[in-house]
Amino acid sequence: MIKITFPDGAIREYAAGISPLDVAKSISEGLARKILAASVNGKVQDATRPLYEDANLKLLTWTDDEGKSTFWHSSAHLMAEAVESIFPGVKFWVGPATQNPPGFYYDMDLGGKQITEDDLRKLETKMAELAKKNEVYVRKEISKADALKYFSDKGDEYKLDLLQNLNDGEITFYTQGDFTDLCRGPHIPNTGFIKAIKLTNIAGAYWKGDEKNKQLTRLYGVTFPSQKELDEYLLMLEEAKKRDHRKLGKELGIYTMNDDIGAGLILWMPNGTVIIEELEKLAKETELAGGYKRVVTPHIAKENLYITSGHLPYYADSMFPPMEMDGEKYYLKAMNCPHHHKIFDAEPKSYRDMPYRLAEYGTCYRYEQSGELFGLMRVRCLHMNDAHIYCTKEQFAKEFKAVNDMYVKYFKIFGIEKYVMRLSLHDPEKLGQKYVNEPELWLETEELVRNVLIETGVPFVEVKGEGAFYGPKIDVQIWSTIGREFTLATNQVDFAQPRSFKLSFTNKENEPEIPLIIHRAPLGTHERFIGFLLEHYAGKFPVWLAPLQVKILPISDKFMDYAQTVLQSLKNADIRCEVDDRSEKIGKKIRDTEIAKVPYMLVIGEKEVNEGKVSVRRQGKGDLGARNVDELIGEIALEIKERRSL
RNA sequence: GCCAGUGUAGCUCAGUUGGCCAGAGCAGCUGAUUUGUAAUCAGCUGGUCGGGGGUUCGAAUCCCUCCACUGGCUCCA
Repeated sequence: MIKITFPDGAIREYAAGISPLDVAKSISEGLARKILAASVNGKVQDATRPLYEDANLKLLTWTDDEGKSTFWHSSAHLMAEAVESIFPGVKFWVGPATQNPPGFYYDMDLGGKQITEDDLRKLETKMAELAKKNEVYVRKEISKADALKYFSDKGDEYKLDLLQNLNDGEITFYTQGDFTDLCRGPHIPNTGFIKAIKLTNIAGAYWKGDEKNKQLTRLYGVTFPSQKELDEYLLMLEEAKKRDHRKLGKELGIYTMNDDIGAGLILWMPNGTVIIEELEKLAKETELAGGYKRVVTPHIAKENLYITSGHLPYYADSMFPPMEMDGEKYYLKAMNCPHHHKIFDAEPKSYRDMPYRLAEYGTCYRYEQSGELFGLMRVRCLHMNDAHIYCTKEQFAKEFKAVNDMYVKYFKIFGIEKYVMRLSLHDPEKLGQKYVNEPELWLETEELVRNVLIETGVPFVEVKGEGAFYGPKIDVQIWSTIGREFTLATNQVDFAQPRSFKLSFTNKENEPEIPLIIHRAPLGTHERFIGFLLEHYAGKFPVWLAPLQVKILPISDKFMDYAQTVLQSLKNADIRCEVDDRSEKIGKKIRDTEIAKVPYMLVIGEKEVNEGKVSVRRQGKGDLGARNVDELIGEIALEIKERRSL
């Protein structure tokens, strides 16, 4: 007999050799029908695999993340079985479950055959057919020699490659129906659990993620234990599309793009420009209070600048090609830092000048690959909320902390809650190649940065090998509404450029000393930040950011004079407002204004004129009743001044 | 850049076994209407069917090519 401990602490005894699935059956048949896998002493395995020793057992169902990923991974095998039946001779690479987007994919070599959308529909049908057969996923332990033989006979170089890193005792095959795959598992008990199938996408994917390698075909899909859940998922996708910044940006007249201008180059329309100006106002106020000085620098510079900065040798591909003039090469700037360094260096600095903080809404141009461009999130001309802080080693921690606090302050204003701070560190093996060869400085500053994060008290993850070439950094990661991850803001340490630009200040001992630099962009770029805000607010901007803050809706043009008086009072209070002077019915005016997501609507009819009031309607909230005009203006003005979120 | 898909009016879309001057709704304009909390009515304007080339008696529709966009891959200082 063995003792099984359940998550709630209950202990039951079973005969050795019982499977988690049988354990579930002993509790209830209903539960057993839902079991996808089992967590045994914290390790996920097949629910059908027998237990021979005492164990902590958690039965995994669809409501568990591990249950879902087992389900999806098994679905990948089911898809592979269907693919093999329709495309004999196909070779498979790997087929994992994915979190984002939910589902799975399988990478495969179709031997030059092309696969079409129609094929996806055929594969779905085939998968559904196979699923109905309740094919059991059979696990088999196999020796390396046998496994090697199996795949050499098959001529499958991909699985042979995977086997290279595996040894006897850790190799298992899984077979369901006619499909056998090298796989560590675990899998769901049988294919019958998979009730709803949607193959979503065909894509190319480089083998092992290296663009020098052959490109494999990747099929994406998602499956569910019921049709209802698939329908809900598809509905959710539809809803997400409605708050896609590309759709909202067009509908609300925020930005546009044009073939004659160029890919990835944003034309900010009047509504978008209002938002930009409000963001800049916020940044300028905040930076002034933080002791920053503002500067303005040109969009281009000569080649030598970027050789000094170290950017050109490594990143020439992502810069626009140079313009030649009088035998000199000029580049569009891809970053502002070198320009700021030259300002720092323009006058001798002493320790009394430090920290020296330069801020600019700098315009940068980056030649992003055409396939990478994405609405406002990934563009070729961007405006960074950039600043560089030149400081002494002693001042560094305090300055870095102040920057971090600024991030947190901003995120509070915008109500940004779903983000992750990512501490990006160097990879010691790549010192001197990808990273400046200063092992001690790396460790020292990484430690300082880590401490600042701990002190700020925000959640963060550490990633080795993601640092900038000149120092560690903190990135703020956010997700677009369709689930793509982006760096919204960044805060970087730089101990390379001060040296390459020979920057120095005179310290108290009258010796020249090299400063440290902090690069920071808490609001990222106009482009990405506004793209993010559009999705974050679903286009319903808080009043302080709304391009049009108040729309006055007279019920008929008899009340137009009064409407103009109210308009003038609002304008006097610096509130962005307009009168709807069309000869439309009030219902139509309200509808149009609601769709335009204008926060305040002031309805004016005979009653309001007589009482010297306006009827207030808040976007999305409906009629709020009549109000005294001056009082209301005072409230709106305060709401704007405080940059209130709701 | 690579794999796959898409491109018809300002917007959303219809129009493919190749065949009358390419359609609708919304938006816009004009007129009527003077309206009480999410669409008043009528008329009109608007398209080199992404660009270029080809096949054909004939192309939005078939083929080639370029461009842009979309979903991935790679990349993201």
